[in-house]
Amino acid sequence: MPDAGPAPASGGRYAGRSAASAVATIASVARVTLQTIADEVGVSRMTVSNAFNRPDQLSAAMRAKILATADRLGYTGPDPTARALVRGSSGAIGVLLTDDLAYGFRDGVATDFLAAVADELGPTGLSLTLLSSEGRDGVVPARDVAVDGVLVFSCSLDSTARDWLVKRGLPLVLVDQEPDPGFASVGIDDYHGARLAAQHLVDLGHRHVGILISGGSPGTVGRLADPRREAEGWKYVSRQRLAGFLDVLEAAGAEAVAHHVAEHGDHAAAEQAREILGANPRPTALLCYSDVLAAGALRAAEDMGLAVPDDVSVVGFDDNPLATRVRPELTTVRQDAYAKGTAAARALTEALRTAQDGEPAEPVEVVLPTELVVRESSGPAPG
Amino acid sequence: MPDAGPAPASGGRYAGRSAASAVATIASVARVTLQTIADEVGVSRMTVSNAFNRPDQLSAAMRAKILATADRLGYTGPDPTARALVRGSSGAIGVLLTDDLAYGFRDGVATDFLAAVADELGPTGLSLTLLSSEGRDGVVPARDVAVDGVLVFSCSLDSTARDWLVKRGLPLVLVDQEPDPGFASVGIDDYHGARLAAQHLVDLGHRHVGILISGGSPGTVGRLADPRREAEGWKYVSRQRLAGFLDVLEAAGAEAVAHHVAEHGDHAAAEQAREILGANPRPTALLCYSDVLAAGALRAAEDMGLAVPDDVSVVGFDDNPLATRVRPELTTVRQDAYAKGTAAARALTEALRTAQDGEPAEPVEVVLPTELVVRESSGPAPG
DNA sequence: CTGAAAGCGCTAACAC
DNA sequence: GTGTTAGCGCTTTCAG
Repeated sequence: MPDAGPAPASGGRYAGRSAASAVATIASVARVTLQTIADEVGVSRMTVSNAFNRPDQLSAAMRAKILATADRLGYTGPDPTARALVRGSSGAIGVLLTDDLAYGFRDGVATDFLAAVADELGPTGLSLTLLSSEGRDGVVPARDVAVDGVLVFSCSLDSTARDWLVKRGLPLVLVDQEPDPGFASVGIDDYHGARLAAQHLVDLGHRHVGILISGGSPGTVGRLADPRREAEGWKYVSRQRLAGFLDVLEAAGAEAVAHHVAEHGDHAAAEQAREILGANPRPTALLCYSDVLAAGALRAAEDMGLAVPDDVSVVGFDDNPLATRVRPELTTVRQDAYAKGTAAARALTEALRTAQDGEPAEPVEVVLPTELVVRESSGPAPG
Repeated sequence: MPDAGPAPASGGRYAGRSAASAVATIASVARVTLQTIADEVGVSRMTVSNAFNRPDQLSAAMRAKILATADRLGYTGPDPTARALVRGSSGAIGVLLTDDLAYGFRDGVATDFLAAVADELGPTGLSLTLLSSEGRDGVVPARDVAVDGVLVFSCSLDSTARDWLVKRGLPLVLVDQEPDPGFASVGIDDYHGARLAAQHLVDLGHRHVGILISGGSPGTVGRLADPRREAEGWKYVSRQRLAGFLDVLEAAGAEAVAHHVAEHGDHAAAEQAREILGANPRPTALLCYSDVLAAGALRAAEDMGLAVPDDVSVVGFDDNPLATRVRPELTTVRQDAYAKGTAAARALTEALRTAQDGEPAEPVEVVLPTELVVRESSGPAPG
């Protein structure tokens, strides 16, 4: 009676379903669906659906009755997955990060960026799904998770994950990636910013500069024999920044010694910094790919008994919150990660809209400015 | 010919589908599905599915041919949504945050917690979906987004969002919430930690202490006439910490003046701190619900020309990374947000497993310890 | 205002 | 090995 009794209107098909369902969910209450409510109230499944999605399509009384029944039976409303299947959209947008998901919560630049994305997305009702670029256990998030569009934020060089996203034909926004005519892209003027940093050192009289960079092939560690050549396959941002450093240094006739840091962390950076600073003659300044690496350089200098900036100048990049937490405070190149996030989120919602409307629409290409911020870690070349 | 030609095996049903599909996706290429590949290769849809999911269920040659065709036609593999529907799981777990999603990227405690969750989830291949507790535009993430389980991390008092999750019957882990026998819960020993903080001040001779707290009803601002009573409807953590403060203070015969801060931010906290410190006689110490509020208190003291800790002591809670960034560094109660995240993620994956197996399994209840960390912001009561 | 039909794209089960 | 049957839970026509 609890199930079969009050459902005279349901066809054999649905009766069959109920039975199957009851068998399928052993030991648990048979799942409540639109049909359950429909059977109970004695209307069609469609009317129940309308009660939830189109209040104006049925009488207020009918709707109230349906909603009450739904509530009594513990029905929470249309199943998100089923709805997503038929509607063709999931209500979530993805952010493709590195294989280390937690990076998005640890790095100051990433959190600023993501906070902006979250702020921008909130009002739209879209949720944010973090995708790691490398899924184990056979599942590849970029291929197997339902999202309506993705912000490709930071991914490894050989980004299989990114390739999957492209193949899936999802609306994409490339953030800090090599611009691709097919997609919207948002980034900062890395090349110019790098030039500013290098020029700053040149202006201070430095003619022998060490460069600490990461973002190259995973295998690479230590001094680069021919930085320009080796950088060819690197991450876009790394290539841009390196090029900016080198162009200015070379034009000024300064000697540049570039070391590649295996992973983007202060620990690894300190190690390379020690190598660079151990040379004779010692470079008078260190130009770093990021503030994170610069923080490592600072530690190395301290360990070696070198005063910053008196013995050696250190310049970072990003103006990570970290930059003002270390001592001395870092001279760096400022980027507005929050603005980048806002722009990226907007570009994606825009892409989502045009994808839905079928309009082709030229993808935007945003390049945010960078700016030199002189603090305490840089000074005139010694001697 | 491109579609109808090489598909003699497909029944009328599928021919019909193709046509409908072609009409549906106006101006865009008809979507490639399992059926498209099946028609092209001349096998059944099921065989194609097996090629992707069960390599051992078909000949290597057949599989290779299918995969090649799929690749040629730009098929990326089974649609995540359709697969989720039929499998009953989406591959993503949710985190319910406040209505301000970005909070998860801004607050030090939240980022530590989430980083741990991300670290723990990575290897499982599950993705992380951030759910805001308040969705506008008619969509309620907690009700409308497909997830397999949720970490209820931080939600407003009247959490409708949380109620939806419960109704949906999703596996849940309550973090920093009032433990509920039906769900696993993870939290810290807030009450004990609060006692430690209060006792520290009592031991230093303070007998007139201001309390800065948040987490009560949104309307409440300013001094609380009867803190214990008013706190009855508050957030669990706030209630616990307040109780700890009060119990110790009262037992020591100290006078306590509690002010409620409208929102959890240093700005609002500074305002209340100014009020408390403007009283005559002035409290000799401030006990704060969090380091964020304590940072506000520090600013207020500075603005009023009061020296910390000489004129007034300030004690925080959480040992937020922020605690050592302010001057003077905060005496606080340390909690291990990362450990909390790890425990929560484990509890959820465990809950997911038992939910799937149908085993009832007693939900865990984890309470992590707290510890007093004495730094520079607390000292002997003046006078 | 309500309902019947037709599928969204896929997979578990079982038959051949 | 491969195909058939029978749906997962829902919404979009389009009739009444």
